[in-house]
Amino acid sequence: VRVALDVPVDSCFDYLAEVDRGDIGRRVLVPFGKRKLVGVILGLAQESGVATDKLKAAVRVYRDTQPLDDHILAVFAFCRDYYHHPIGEVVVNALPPGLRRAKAVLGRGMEVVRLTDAGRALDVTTWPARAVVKRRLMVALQAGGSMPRDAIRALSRRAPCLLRELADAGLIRVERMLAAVTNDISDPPSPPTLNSDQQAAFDAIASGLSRFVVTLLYGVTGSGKTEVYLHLTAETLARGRQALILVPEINLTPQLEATFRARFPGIAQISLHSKLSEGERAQSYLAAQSGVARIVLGTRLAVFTPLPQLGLIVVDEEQDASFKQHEGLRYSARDVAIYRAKLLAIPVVLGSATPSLESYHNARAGRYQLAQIRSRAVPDAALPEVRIVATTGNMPEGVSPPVLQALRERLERGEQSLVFINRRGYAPVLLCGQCGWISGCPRCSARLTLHAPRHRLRCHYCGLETAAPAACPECGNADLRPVGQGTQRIEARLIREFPTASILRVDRDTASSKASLQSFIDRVHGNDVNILVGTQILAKGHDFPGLTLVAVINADASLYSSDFRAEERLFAQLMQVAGRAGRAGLRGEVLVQTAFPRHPLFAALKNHEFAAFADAQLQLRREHHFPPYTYQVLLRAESLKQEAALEFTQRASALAKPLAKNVRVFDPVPAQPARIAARERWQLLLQSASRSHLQLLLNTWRPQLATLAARDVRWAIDVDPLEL
DNA sequence: AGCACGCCGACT
DNA sequence: GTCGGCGTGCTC
Repeated sequence: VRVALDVPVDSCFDYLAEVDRGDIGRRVLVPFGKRKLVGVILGLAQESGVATDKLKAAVRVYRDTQPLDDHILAVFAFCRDYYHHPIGEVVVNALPPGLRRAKAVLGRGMEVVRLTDAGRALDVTTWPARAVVKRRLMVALQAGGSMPRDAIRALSRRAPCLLRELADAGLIRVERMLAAVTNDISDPPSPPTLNSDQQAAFDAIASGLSRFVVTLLYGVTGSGKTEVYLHLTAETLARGRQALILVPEINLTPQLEATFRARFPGIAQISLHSKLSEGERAQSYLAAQSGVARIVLGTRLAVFTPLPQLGLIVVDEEQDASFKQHEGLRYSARDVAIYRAKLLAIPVVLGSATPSLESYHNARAGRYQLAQIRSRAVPDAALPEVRIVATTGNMPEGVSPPVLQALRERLERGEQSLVFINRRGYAPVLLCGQCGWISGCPRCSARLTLHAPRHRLRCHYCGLETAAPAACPECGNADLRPVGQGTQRIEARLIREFPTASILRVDRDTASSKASLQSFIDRVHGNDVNILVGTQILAKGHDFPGLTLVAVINADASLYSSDFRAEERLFAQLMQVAGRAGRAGLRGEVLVQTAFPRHPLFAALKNHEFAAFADAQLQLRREHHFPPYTYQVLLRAESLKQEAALEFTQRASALAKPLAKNVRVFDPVPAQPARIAARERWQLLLQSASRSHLQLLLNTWRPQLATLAARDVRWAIDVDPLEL
């Protein structure tokens, strides 16, 4: 067997095992040096390039779960070739952690047991520790599928794959058991009718359910894209297919989960994201792989879920950077989703109010189908009015008089406000007004952020935390000034201004867990809160019906950034946060404080003109040969040694230059920030108008880099990098 | 990656 | 004569 193992080596490893073709895609336990590793069988062979006496025998082949199918294996091969990443790391990291270890963790106390019935043997995953469940299972098998109702319900919720395994073996009839569960649930609600734009979008996508079509579903926040997803999912389910819905963040799954569960009661639905317990994640994964789960919601990692009857993929908020992984296999879940859809000849829907310029460009060029929802779904919910507020000297703690005035009006009317500032902490830096000392991180080339509660300095890159000094460490001056604004400072300012108002701060420091964010959101819905102060954690997905004002404190940081995507991101973020204002009959207002009120980005924002903004940006991108008009690959290198990372990128550049056909090889530059946790970071950009030429170069270049053998340098290739 | 080996200097 | 620092090379 040719086995993919989680080691940074490009090839597979050969082992002896008694297998047949049906075992391709199965997990195996193999001896590897001194260790035993779980790998995946990618192929069978009669002979090996490795000497026969060096071949070892596999310890065991896991036949308790279904093998990975050809389709998902092809997706892995794509990731290996396109992202130039070792196959073993691709394959094994696509497995849920519970299935990566020798002793599979399938749930609390779960393990594989062998059941026998009339001469047939079947390995199933169950709770052997729970004698009751096991006994009920045996009873069920003997009685031809009749089980106590509560046991069925417990099984269908906690181990749907077990039901399917039993059914596949012909030991029970799963339909009957599921029916017993679904009978308890009221009839599905009749879905709301789509408005004409939604209907047109639905028709355009639903007419090609057995073709590969990428549809860019473009509609402002609140225009009802989710309703289109729901209708498409219903259509997909009706055809006996599974639907995969990808969202950018874990925070967004509970809300979407509830929406889908309410619309499709009795339909097995699972969620996949990194915050699930190991057992839950393995269970959900297996439920999807076995075909029991019909709807799969998840973050980027869910794009690798094996789905035997996949019929639809939705990528919601497709422009969101969270779809790109920034370590290990640096994949874009959106792009992998598109590749999967292409392989399967199924539709993929990219939803966004502010599409990425890549997707927008593809839609304009006719490569993607464009479906647009022009109006908000609720008829009288007009788009919010956007006002640009020029910042002046008269702004204590960075909040301008017009913003205070607008907040006061909302308080008087009993409406809610959101003050958006994308910086946590009290102030981004502490400064000595006498000698110019600033609070810098000793391990990073970054500033330490002041956090108010215990007067601490924290590095947001390496996590270092120290007590803030009482006086300047350089000159002894006791008058240290916090410079700039963070959520804590704005919160403090607003408490002073509006002492009787209920003010709630929501950022990563206050809403660290999923549960606490949800409790905050519940409080907002309960109208318990007058003013929300928060970072982008609040900008996404959540509907706050009583919210009529959004104030953006500082939008300038990324306006004149060196990153060519900074403006695109800022615009998307402002549109997104603006979309929180005004729903259901209450016109919303958005105030944006800026030192550059004449910047064209704000004119586009004011008029809600994504297309105008995008067209102007695309024009600039074309002139400067930036994506989407070119493709990029970034070589990143870091080392504890000052010179080593630079030298590696220099030698890599020298190797690339003779290989470069239609590819531009830039000079190495320091990454931003240049040092994190004492590691010096350098990077080298390759760029080409031709994706295939770039790939061609990588095919020969990357193996050369591997032999450049700089032991003290950690390096990685990032194909289609999002941040430079 | 993770592990062993081997080379070297520093100590009982 | 042994312990342990890390540079090098292999894992089927």
